[in-house]
Amino acid sequence: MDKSFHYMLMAVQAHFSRMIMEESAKVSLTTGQPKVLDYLLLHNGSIQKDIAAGCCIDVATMTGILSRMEDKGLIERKNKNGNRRSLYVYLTEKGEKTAEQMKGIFSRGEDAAFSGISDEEKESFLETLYKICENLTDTEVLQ
Amino acid sequence: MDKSFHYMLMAVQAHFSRMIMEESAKVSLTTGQPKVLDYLLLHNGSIQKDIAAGCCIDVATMTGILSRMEDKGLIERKNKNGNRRSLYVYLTEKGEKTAEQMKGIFSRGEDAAFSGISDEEKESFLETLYKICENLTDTEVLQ
DNA sequence: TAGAAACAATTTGCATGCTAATTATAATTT
DNA sequence: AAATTATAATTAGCATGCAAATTGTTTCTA
Repeated sequence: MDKSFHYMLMAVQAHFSRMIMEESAKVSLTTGQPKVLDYLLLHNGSIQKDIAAGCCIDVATMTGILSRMEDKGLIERKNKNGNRRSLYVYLTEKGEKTAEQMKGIFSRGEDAAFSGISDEEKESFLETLYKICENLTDTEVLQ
Repeated sequence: MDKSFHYMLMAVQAHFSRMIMEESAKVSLTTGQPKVLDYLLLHNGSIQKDIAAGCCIDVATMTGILSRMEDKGLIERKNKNGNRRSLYVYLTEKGEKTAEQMKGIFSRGEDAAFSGISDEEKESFLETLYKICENLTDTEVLQ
């Protein structure tokens, strides 16, 4: 196996997200939806622009994901304070339940990824990952 | 920022691949093409199934990527030894030149990601990343 | 060796992902 | 206040990504 950073990043991301997709399909979620539920659990009532930034995808992509989630009754989109330009997004009860299920799925996926790796090693890995994250991130994009 | 593994993995992957896309667009490559060139530089003459596995994507996706790369003269697809089922893929001269350019782009991207991180820290990060890679990978998929 | 099974690639249909252009609304400027 | 500018969301067009079905070829097996 190629041990370069870019290759392993691609491989880990691909396999991890495939694992998450497989599990989330069992609770009737498509690829783009888990990250949105995860974000809304922490930031319920955000506008679409901020959800997109938090999920690291374009607002144009977010439109489609959210409209399918609204159709399925996972979220609601509302105007607020007479502002008709911004749309505030809220989890429904069903959406909150599904988001909680996703937390378990993410957690089990993480356990699988770090299987056989000590807490200390995991800890310092995550610290470096955080530094990389900051290096690659314009602070305003992820707020 | 959310410091969970799954969140940071998503963020790093998104920002890193966006950086690579931006640079590779300058040498007229689309999203899926850099990883194929990178793979072929190490495994020229592979069949499509193996390239797909090496790039961690489905063979069905590979079909389209390769056909666009063939149209642009980056690769050639040939039959071999009277076997009309498998297609062996080779870099053209143009493809090889572009692949070499991509190596530079990947390398500069990696430098940006690890900016301010010591060689020792980077080394142990990559070791853990490799373990995670193995944990998530069925050996036969990536050979 | 004929039929069955396996295999490599493609096609189809859908859901992301992007950029660029558009629409509608809000805020600023003059 | 009217015109300009900025902003949030959507739409359109393309390239991935997937799963499932199909096609053509090869291998196995009875």
